Amino acid sequence: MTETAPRPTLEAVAARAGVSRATVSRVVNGAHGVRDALAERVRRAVEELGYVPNQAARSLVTRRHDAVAVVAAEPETRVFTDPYFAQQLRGISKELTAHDSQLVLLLTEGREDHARVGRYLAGGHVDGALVFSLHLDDPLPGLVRRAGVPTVFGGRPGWDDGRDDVVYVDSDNRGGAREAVRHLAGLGRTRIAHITGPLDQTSAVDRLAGFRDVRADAGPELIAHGDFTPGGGERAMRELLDRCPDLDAVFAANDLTAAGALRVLRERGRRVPDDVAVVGFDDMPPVAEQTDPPLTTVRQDVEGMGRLMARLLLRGLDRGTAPGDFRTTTTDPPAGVVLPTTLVHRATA
Amino acid sequence: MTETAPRPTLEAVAARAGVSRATVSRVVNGAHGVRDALAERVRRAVEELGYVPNQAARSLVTRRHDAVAVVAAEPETRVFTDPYFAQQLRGISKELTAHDSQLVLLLTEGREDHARVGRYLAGGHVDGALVFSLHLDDPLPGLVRRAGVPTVFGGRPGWDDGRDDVVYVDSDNRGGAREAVRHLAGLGRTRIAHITGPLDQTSAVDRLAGFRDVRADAGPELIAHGDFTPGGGERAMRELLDRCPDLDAVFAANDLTAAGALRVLRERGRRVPDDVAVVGFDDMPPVAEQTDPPLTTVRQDVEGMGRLMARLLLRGLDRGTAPGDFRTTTTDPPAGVVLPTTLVHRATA
DNA sequence: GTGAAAGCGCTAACAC
DNA sequence: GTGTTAGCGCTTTCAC
Repeated sequence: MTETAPRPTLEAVAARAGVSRATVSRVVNGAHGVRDALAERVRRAVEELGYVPNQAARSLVTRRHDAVAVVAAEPETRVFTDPYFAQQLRGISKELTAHDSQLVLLLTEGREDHARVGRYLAGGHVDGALVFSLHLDDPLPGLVRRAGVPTVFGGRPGWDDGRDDVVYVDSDNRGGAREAVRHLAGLGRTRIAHITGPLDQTSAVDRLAGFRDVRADAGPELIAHGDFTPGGGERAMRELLDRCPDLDAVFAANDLTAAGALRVLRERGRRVPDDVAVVGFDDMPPVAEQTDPPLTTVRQDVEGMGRLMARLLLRGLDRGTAPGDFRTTTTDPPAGVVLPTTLVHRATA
Repeated sequence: MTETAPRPTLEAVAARAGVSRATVSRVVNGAHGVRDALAERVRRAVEELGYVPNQAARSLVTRRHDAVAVVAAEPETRVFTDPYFAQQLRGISKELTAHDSQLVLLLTEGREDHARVGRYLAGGHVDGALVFSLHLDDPLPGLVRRAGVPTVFGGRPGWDDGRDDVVYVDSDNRGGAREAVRHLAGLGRTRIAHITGPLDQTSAVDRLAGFRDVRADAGPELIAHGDFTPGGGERAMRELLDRCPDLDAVFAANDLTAAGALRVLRERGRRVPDDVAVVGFDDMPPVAEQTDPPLTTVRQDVEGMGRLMARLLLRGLDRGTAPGDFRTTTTDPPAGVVLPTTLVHRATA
C-alpha cells in the first residue's frame, strides 16, 4: 500500500496532451466548447497518467467540496445499534449519492471530540452538515452554527438557540400521538395511560403533548416516564399497574418501550388487547413485527426523513443560499418540515 | 444557519495584529520562536475575527489532512447492526482522537459508490485509510490500492492481490479455533462437529483450518456451512444432527451461529453441555452472555484490533513512510499483525 | 475554441 | 525573531 509516488498534476496531463492547463480543466470538468479531437487527446492522457484532480486545490478556488457531513453524537455506541439511525442514514446516503456528493460521517464521543468536529466543519471540508440534535442540551447545534456551515437538523431542535431560521425535518410526533390515543379512545378505552420517552428529546416531549391533546384530563397517575428502551418500558409499566390496576390501554412513546410494557403485561396476567390495548410509535420492522402479539403502532417514514434532510440541504446549496434563507425566498418553504405519520393496525389495539 | 459571510483569512489576521502572515501562521500552528507579546496580539486578532484556517489551502501545501478514512462496505445496513463493527470503530476512534486526527466514515452501498469513494480517497482528502475487507472478492482493496493511499486492513485480506506488503490486523482465528477444539477434545468428546462461517471471508476460512488442524480426520458429515447468523446456525445444526445423531460437541464459527445451534439442540432435546458441548467464537457480550446456557467461547479483542489498526497507520504516516514499507525498516514489524485470542469458559463446554 | 495569467489561502525556505 | 517570497494544483476571466 505504499505508492508515495507523486500524483500527476493538471500540468502533466496538459503537457502530455499538448494543450494548455485550461483545456484539460475544461475537459475534466465536462465543460462544453472543446473540440472533440482535443478532448479525446486529453482524456487519453488522463487515462494513461492515472490523473485524479487534487480536491484541495479545486476546493481552494471553487469553495465547493461535494461532500456533506453527517454529525452524530455517539454515546455508548448507540448510534450503531439503533436501527432508526441506520434507516435515516440510508435515506441520506441515497440522496447524496444521486447528487454525487460524498457522505462523511463524523462521530462525537465526548467533549474533546466536539472541538475537533467544530474545526473540521469550520475548516471547509464539506458543503454542509446534517445534524441529529439528540438532546435539548446538546452542544452540537451551537457548534455547527458557530462553524458557519449550512445545516439541516434531523428532529426538531430544542429552543436552545433563539433563531427561528433553523431548518429541520421531523415526523409529526404530536399528530401521530394524537391519532394513537384517539384510536385507543375509539376502542372504548377509558383509562388510557402513557409511557413517555426521555423528556430531554423533543420527539418525546411532542408525543406527550399529543397524548395530552386528547386526554387533557388524564391524571398524573396515568403517566409514567420511560427512556425509549425496553427496560424503561418494563419499569414504567409496573409503576402504572401498581398505581392504576384498572387501566385498559397504554400508549408507549416508542416500539421498544411498548415491547417492554408487553412483557410486563403478560407477566402480570393481563391479556392484550382484551384487558389492555397497546399502541407504540416508530414501526421499526424488527421490533414491532416481532412482539407478541404484533404491535399496533404509529409509523414514521424514517428513511424518507433522511432523504428529505439531504434534499433540503442540497437544494439550499444549489441556490447558493443557505437553507436558513429559504424563508426569505418567494417559494418560501417552511424552516421546519414535518412529515405525516400513519397508524399501523396489528394485534395489540 | 446562513452565514455566507466571507471567512477572515490569515492576511486579515496579520493586518489586524500588525504582523506578517508568516508570524500568524507560526502562532496558529503552535510553533516556537515567536515573542510572547506578538503571539498574544495575534491570538487576540484570531479571536476577534473568528479566524479558522482554511484546510484546503493548508492541505494544498502540506499534503497533510489530519483525517483518516474508514471504508466500510455496507450491505443491507449490516454495518450498523453489527456490534463487532461498532467495537472496532470505537477502538479506531479512540486512537485517532488521541492523535488529533479526524475519523471520516465512508460507506459504500453499491458499485456506483465505489467509484465515488475511489475518487474521494485519491482526491487527497485523507492521510490514509482503514479498510474492512469483508469478502474475498471485495473490490474495496483494489480500489484503495489504486487510490494510492496508505492503508491498513482489518482482517486478513484474501490473496486477491499479489502483493505481500499488505498491512493488516487480525485475530488469531486459526489458533483460537484450535484452542476451542482442543478444549472440546480435552473434555473427552470424540465426535466434534464444526459449523463454519461464510467461506468467502478469511476469518471463517481460518477458523475452519484451525478445526482441521486438530481434527484432521473429521469426516465431511461433521462439517456444516453457516453464515455467521443465528438462522444459519439453526439450519446447520439440524443438518448435523440429521447426519450424525450421536455427535457430542460443536465448534461454531461465531457466537451468533452458536446461539442458533443452541436453540436447535434444545428443541431436539439434547442437553448442553451434557449431551453436546458447544463452543463459539467472538465473545460478543450481548450474545455470549445471554445464551441459555451462557456460551463458552473464544474471545477476540475487537476494540484492540481497531486501536491497533489506527496505530499502525498513524505510525507509518508519522515516519513519512507508508505502512507497507514497514518490512523494509530495521525494526521490521510484520506486515500482518495477529492478535491472540483467549478461551472464555462459561457453561456450554 | 484555446491559451495566458491571475489568484484561491496557506506554509516553508530564505533573508534580514 | 520576523518578514518576504515563492509556490502547492486548480479554476476562471480575459485576450487572442
